[in-house]
Amino acid sequence: MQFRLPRGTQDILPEDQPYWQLVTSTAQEMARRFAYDRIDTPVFEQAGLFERGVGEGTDIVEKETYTFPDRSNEMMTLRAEGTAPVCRAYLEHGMSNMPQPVRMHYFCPIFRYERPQAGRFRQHNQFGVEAIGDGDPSVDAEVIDLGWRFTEALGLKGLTLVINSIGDPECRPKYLETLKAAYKPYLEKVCPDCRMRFERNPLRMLDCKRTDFACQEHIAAAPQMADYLCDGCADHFAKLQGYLTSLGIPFQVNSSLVRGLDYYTRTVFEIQPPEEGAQSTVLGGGRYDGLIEQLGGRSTPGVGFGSGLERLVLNVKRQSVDIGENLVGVVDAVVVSMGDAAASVAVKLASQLRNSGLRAVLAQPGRSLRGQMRHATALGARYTLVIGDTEVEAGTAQLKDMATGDQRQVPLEEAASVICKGSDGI
RNA sequence: GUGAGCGUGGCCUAGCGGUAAGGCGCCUGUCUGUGGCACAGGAGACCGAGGGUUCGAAUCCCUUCGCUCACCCCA
Repeated sequence: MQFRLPRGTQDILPEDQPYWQLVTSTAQEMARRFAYDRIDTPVFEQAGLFERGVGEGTDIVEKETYTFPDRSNEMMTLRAEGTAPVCRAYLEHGMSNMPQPVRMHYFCPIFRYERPQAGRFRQHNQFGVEAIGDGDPSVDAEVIDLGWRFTEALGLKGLTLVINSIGDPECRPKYLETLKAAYKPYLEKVCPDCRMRFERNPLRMLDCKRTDFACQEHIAAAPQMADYLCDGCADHFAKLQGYLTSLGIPFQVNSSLVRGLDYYTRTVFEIQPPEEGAQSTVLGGGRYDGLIEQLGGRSTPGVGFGSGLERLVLNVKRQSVDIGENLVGVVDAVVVSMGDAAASVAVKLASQLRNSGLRAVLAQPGRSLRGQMRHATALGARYTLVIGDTEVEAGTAQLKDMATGDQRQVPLEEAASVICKGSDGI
């Protein structure tokens, strides 16, 4: 084979489309109920947007972006993340003049140059929402509520909502200092990765899973962010938990929940499915009160999440969720013909059926009758319409119900309506 | 970027040193105007690629590419 799809990309084949349809239509319905209107942003942006927005020190920007100079040597980056572009659009279109917060949702492909593995791709699709312009914890709760109802509505069982507060620019630096101070004497005992994290991203040390070094005991003994939150952050987090409780959404507070993007402040959260597997997070997000300002706007709070559609599809399949009527490949009628005269009548009949809204296929006129009938069976046709010389003369077709084998002659112009009645099943 | 496993027709699988086998699927026929079953036949593979060992390699060795899984990190 000469051409293959690029590493980390995938074809979504017709047979998978019903699952995608379930996921996207459910997402759309949730966005509608919560009044999050749709926004689409370009597939690529000026490279600086992601550098400034996501953070230059993050893995995403440092080694995962698809960045290239265009023909006039401007650096462009394929969308590496959904939030920064939406914030850019918020600023660019003066949305601060709209009633706040501005609620938006999006469906878009995301590109990251990573080594692919189960549930991880170089191009994947996200459904995401953003509520920009309101810092109240009730908005955090609303966004989480939307995400929770969405995954729930997909029929997924055993989901876990994990939340945490990572503070703000006021209290986080102080906490990081104490955390590092606590680790400093023991750097030799901790794994090499944690030694790196100590410099690059200390919060990550709390998330280390290695047991072959002393990491775990230091995690247990480490100071907790919760104890260092400033009054504002502590109050925000407490209120959020109160709202979630009254919403009846079960959650776990996990102080080691850290996210890889620099812009998060205060609330961060993830929804995880029951299957273990390495890439388990199906939806993740948080608050980003500093992002808009970072992008050159006035200080504006925001919250949102992104959810990975292929991971959701994976879980829907794994849990054998009923995809209902979204079946592919059901054909209402196949038109079968014998002889040249019948062929042109058949071509016209198939067209008429389609114009009546039926899903109709014309069997290749050259094939044997037997072959055409087999083809109809293979396509799962509910009816066949057979036209031979006799039918051409009479202006009729033999209508056969493929399930029962019953067959009768119908005038050509009545064929569509007879099938429609039958297909309604009423 | 690091590590491990695997690469045989569209899909799945056998063969593991003597020049490719089976199943599914597709097409045709048995049934010159009727499918789902059965039977018969057909199309479709330079055995991922390159090099080496050998009289001879899909089978052994090396290299490379690709796929998969895991780490890092993320949806």
